[in-house]
Amino acid sequence: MTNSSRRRIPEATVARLPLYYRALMETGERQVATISSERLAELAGVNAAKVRKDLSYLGSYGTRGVGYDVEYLLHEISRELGLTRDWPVAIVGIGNLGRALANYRGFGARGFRVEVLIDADPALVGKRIGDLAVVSVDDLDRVVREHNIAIGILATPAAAAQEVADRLVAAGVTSILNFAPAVCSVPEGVSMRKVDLAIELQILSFYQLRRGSGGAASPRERTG
Amino acid sequence: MTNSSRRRIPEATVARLPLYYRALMETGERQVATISSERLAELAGVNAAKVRKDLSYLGSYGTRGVGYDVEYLLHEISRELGLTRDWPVAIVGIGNLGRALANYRGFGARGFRVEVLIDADPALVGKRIGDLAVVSVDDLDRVVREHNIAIGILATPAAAAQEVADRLVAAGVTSILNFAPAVCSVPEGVSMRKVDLAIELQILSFYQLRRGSGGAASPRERTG
DNA sequence: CACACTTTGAGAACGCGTGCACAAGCTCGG
DNA sequence: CCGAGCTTGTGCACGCGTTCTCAAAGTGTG
Repeated sequence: MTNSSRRRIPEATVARLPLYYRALMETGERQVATISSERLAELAGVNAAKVRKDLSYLGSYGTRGVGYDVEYLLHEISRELGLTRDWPVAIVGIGNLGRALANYRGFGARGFRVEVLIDADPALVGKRIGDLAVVSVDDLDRVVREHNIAIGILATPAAAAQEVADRLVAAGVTSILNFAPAVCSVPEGVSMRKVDLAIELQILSFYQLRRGSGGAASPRERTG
Repeated sequence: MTNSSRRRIPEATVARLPLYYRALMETGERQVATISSERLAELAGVNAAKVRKDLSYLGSYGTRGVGYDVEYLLHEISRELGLTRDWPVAIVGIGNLGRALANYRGFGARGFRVEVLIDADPALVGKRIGDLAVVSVDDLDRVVREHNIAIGILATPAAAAQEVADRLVAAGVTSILNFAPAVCSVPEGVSMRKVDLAIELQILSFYQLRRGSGGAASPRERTG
C-alpha cells in the first residue's frame, strides 16, 4: 500500500507533476541537495504557491525553513507518476507522425519503451523503423497482448481512429494517447488524452487575429 | 469592425471552436442545412449545454425550435478562428518531429501553409523536405520577415528552445507552438502553446497506475 | 388561431483551481 | 536557550467554467 491512495490529486496538479519532475532532474544533475518552492516554481514555469499546494497533495515532503530534498522529492514524484516502472508502448499508424514518434528519443528516458509498431498498409508491414518491424493491424490483438501493452499511441488517419481505439481497448489497452483529428470515445476505466496539432494552430490563430484587429491580451504564458 | 470584438470569449470556449468547426465541415459535406446543439455536441464530443453556451458567445446564430444553420455557423466560426485567411508558418528544428510536421497534410487544409523550414545543422541546410529547402538558423530573422511569418512552430531540442523563441519573437512572430520539452517564456503580447509528448504519457501513466493499484476513475473522456 | 412540440439562450448554482496571506515549524548565530 | 530569518503548509476568498433549468421563441397541425 503506497500513499498514492491517500489523497485525491487534482487533475491540474497531475498535469504539472511532470514539469516538476523534469525540473528536479535537471537540478539533480547539478548536485543540489535541497530546493525551495520558489526556485522549483521558476524552473517549472509556474508560481511558488502552486508548487507548494501541488506538492502538499503528495504529502509533506518539505522542511520549513529549508525546502524540499531534491532526491527524495524526485523519488516520490516518479513513484507517483509511475516512472519507476517500465511501460511498454504500442504505436498504431506509422505515417509521418507515427514514424517520428517511433524515433523520438524523449520517451525511452522516462520508462516508456516503444515495443510495437502497427499499421494497416501491407506495403509497410515488415519494414523496419529503428530496430522494430512494423506489424499488421490484423495482428493487433495478439501482439498487444503478447507485449502486455497498457498504453497505446494512436497516430492513424481520423477515419480509422475509433475502430483502432476499440481494438486497442479490446486487447487490454487502458490508456490511449490520441493524435488522430477525430472525436473518439472509450469506455469508462480507459483514459484517453488528445493531441491535435491543427487545433492548436487554430487556437493560436484566434488570438493572433484578435491581437491584430483589436489588441486583446495573449492567453498563455507571460514573461517569466 | 467585425463582431469579434463584441464579447470576450472564454479560453475554454476558444479551444472548443475548432471541434465545432471540424464537426460542421463533416456535416456540411453531407448537405445538411441545419443542426441542433444536441447533434453538434455529439459530433464534437461535448455536451449540448456547452455547445449552446459556447455558440452564444459568438452571437445568437441559432433559431429556436430549429437549430443552427450549418453554412452560416461554419462561416462565423471560421471567421472567428481566422481560418478565412492564410497563415504562413515556419518550422524551426527539422529533426524527427519537425520533418513529420513539415510533411503533415492536416495543416494546409485549414489555411496554415508551412513556408519556411529552419535548422541549425549545416548538414541539413539546403536539403529539401517536400518542396521546401531547409534554411540556416543564421538566416532566421531575414526569412521570417520576408515571408511575413506570424506563427512559428518550435521543434528544436530543449536546450535551444528559449533562444530560438527569442529570435522568432524578435523577427516578428507573435504566436508560437512549442514542442520542445522545456519551459520557455515569451513577452506579453505573444501567445505560446505547448505540446509535450512525454508529459502526456506521464499523465496517462499516473492514472494507469492508480487504476491498477486502487481503482480510481479515469480522468478524461467517457463513453460518448 | 390555438396548442403541442422543439430548440435556443441565458440566469443561477455549483465545483474546481488559483493565489493570497499567514501561522507553524525549522535552522542558525550568538 | 533565545530570537531572527526562512520556507513550508494550508485556510480562505475569488474567479472561471460547467451544468441545470426554464422562459422565450420558433415550427407545424388541425
